[in-house]
Amino acid sequence: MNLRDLSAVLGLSQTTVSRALNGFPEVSEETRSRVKSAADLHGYRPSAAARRLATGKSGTLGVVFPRERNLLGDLRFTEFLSGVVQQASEHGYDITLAMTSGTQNEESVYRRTVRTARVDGMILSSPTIADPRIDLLRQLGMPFVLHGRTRSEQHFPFLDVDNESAFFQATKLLTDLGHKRIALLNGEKRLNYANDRDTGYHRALVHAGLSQQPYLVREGHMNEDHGASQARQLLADDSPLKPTAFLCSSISQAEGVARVVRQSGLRIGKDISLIAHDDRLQDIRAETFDPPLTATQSSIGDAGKRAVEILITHLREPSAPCLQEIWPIDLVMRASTGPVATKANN
Amino acid sequence: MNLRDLSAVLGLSQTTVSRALNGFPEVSEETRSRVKSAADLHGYRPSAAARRLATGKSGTLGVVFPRERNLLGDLRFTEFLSGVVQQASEHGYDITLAMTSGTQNEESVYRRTVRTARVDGMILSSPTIADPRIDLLRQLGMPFVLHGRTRSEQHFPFLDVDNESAFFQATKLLTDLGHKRIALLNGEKRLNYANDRDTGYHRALVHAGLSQQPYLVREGHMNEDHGASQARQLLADDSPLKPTAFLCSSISQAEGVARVVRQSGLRIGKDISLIAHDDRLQDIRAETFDPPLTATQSSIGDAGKRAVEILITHLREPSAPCLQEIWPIDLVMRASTGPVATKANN
DNA sequence: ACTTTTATTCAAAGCGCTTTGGTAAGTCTT
DNA sequence: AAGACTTACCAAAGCGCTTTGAATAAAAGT
Repeated sequence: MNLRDLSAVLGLSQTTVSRALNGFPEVSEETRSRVKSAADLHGYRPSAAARRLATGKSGTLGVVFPRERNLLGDLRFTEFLSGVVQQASEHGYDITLAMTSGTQNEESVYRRTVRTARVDGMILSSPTIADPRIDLLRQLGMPFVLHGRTRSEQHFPFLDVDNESAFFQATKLLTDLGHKRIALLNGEKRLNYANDRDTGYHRALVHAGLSQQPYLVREGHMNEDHGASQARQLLADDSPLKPTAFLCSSISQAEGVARVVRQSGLRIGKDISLIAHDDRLQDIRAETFDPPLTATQSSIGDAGKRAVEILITHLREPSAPCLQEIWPIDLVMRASTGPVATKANN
Repeated sequence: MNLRDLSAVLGLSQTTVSRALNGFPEVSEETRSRVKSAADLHGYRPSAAARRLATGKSGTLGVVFPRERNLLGDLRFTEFLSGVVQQASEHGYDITLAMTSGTQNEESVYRRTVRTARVDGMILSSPTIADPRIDLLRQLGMPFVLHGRTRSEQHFPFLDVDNESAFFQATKLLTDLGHKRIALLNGEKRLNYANDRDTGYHRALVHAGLSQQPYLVREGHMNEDHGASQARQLLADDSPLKPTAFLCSSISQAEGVARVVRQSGLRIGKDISLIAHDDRLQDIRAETFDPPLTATQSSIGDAGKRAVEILITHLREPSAPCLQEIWPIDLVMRASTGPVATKANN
């Protein structure tokens, strides 16, 4: 049952039926309701392919990710993606996943995807400080929304959280508690959010007059292993200046740190303070950490949902000013932080 | 640059250019190469939408998952999906993710997806014992491949691993080591693979003459929490018959078990034996478990890749007999299993 | 030399929708 | 009552591809 059949049944033209169904004003309400009921009586569904061809819109949003960094194995990314898919389906959009395969470079995948007009817009995440994809997509005329920011001027829609301020506050909380040697276990600093966190951390150290402290920043994959191995090094017996507090970019890292701390016979929240960034993942919760974890928190799933909305808004009115949002991050105090341990109360 | 433009440039008909590009035999080799070089000189890319409309094929495979079970938060599923995406892109197919949103039921999402012909085929995973989606899709005429099996007759393509045999062997390994009280921490038994594992486990117990043992099977979400909480109950001081071995459906569960075992002052591989199923996830490895974990192993990512191949084969020749594969599972012995502890060697 | 094959190429008809540029009737103006 | 709007509808032209059914030219068969 296609449009022609349906209009034949109704004794109307395809034009009128199409307009009735798509909510155009120049159709009488009586006709519209007649059309609508006939449509679902006969189970009419417009062909996506035909509509795409006619309108040039695909009703699909794309997410491209590189194979080497297997983002699908990363719970932060999948939680984001989950929000994206959910919200997109709410608005009648499909999500297609494309992977930059090993053989072809990332750029060619973007080019191909854009050329073949498979998607109306793209969702990018985890930008580097000066991400080349931005210029590429812009130059190709493909609308997009970025989850995160870049350094350069930004005349495009994006959504980010205020990482710098969050890590400033978290660090300040620790310095206020008297900590002087605070380790930062961060993600890779070429990624903008990691860089922002680093900046916030350093700003707080300067603010507390601690800028001359030993360099206690470690970057890497934000997983349990990284947390554990870095903590092991930093807390080693022969380590010159052991940190009294750890600031982690993910709860997974914090888990690694906690494991090592316990193995060393130290107590979290007493001997060692611990703060992590909490992306509100379903299975990795700051609240049920042992002890409950002080955290900077922001739902990455909600960010995924909002990113879709921003993109769709932009698609509907490309000339309107871009939506750009920076969300504040809450700092939630729990039991994993405490005043720096002194000999007296140790 | 579309087909018409390109053929105008070449002084050929659209027909010939189309055929040259698509590898039809009735085009001279000379013309074909002329066409091809002109095509990529001008950066010609066929419009996916037009091709879809003309052929009725979309070049897209669909994966639908329910929202309540957030499969995207499940590393086993995402690893599978990662294989799917990878292989699909290798074959020039896109993957679209659809989510059954809370408001509409799952069935209507399948119906809608099928009706609007957005995808050429679907990939289903984690079937229940008698999964209703199978009949629905079949009735709607939508080709699909199933990752897993169902109980009823199976005239459709599927790919599964031999869960029953794997858990039979794993259980037998434990009984051969003298274990009599073996706990099984399984997934939800309404899921077919969990059921198969249960069957294998029981068969091995019967085989060892242990069928009258206390009931030590626990189902639930296959995560660390579940492993820990069940182990805590089973190993509680007042527990009548503490197990001497645990068989887990996932390494995450095994991690939970290991944590509790250590807290109880027991040693894994000595006091308590531990085996888990290893899906070969990137970040959760049996080899680096402490101690290295005896495991039944099978790459769920490879399964994703193969599932795509099976589906594509089926799409190309729908009338050919369905590809149906059941992969054997390796049992890899490591240090987490040992003879049952007796008073003597304890 | 004349039909039959074979090898190439082409014109044109869709695929099912949206959208442009109407028409015809009814409703206001003045 | 003549023109100017409105309202409600329609015919037909695409969108860019694939595919059917011929046509043409060259090669082969008789």
